[in-house]
Amino acid sequence: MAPKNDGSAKKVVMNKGAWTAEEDQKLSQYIEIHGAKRWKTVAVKAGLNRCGKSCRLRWLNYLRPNIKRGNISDAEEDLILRLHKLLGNRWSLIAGRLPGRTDNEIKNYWNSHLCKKINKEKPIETSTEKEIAPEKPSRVISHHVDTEGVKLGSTGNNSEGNFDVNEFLDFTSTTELGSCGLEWVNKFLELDEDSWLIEKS
DNA sequence: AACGAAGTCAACCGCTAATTT
DNA sequence: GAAATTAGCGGTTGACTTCGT
Repeated sequence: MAPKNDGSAKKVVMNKGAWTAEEDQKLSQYIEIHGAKRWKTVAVKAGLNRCGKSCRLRWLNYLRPNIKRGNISDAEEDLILRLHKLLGNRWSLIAGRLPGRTDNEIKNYWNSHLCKKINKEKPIETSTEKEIAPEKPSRVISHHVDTEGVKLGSTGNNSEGNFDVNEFLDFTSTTELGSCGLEWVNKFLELDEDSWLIEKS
């Protein structure tokens, strides 16, 4: 697959490109025993000539248990659309609301399916969307949010009564895609979304 | 059947945030 | 508190597949 170290070079050349079944197996086995942390160590100890980042990505997107692949249902699609409207290109947050789905998959799905779909349905409204989700929304928004007491990816506190995305989106006890949890999205969309967004900026 | 265009998606890259030393 | 290391994110790329001519 990827170029291997021929032994003559001192510098270790990492494998790149598609993962082989053997690599997958090594990674899965290692994580099963030792857990998924310290990816650099995982890569070395699992005997993978890969960087930690690559291992992490592979695990999260493919090897992790309970991963759903393909066949995104109408309900899921609807949820993605709604969440994207709310959150912009914050794929990991969106993915967090879709059990078994990964940010990468949702991002790809968005770029290849939904983006066009939306442009077809309402080509003019793209400007509105841009206002909500500007070109570099993820970092910008997360900075705003972070500084206001919302820690993304960790336990945020909501001491000032500010809106806490994580808390709000924490439906671990209620969100099963069976019901798809669309009610909460609907509820939220009923709120004065614009005023909330303006307040945040 | 052959070929190019368009679509899809796995993986990489660069960056920031969070954590550890 | 500073520096180094690790984790995580979103954007982008490129290989592969499918579709249309």
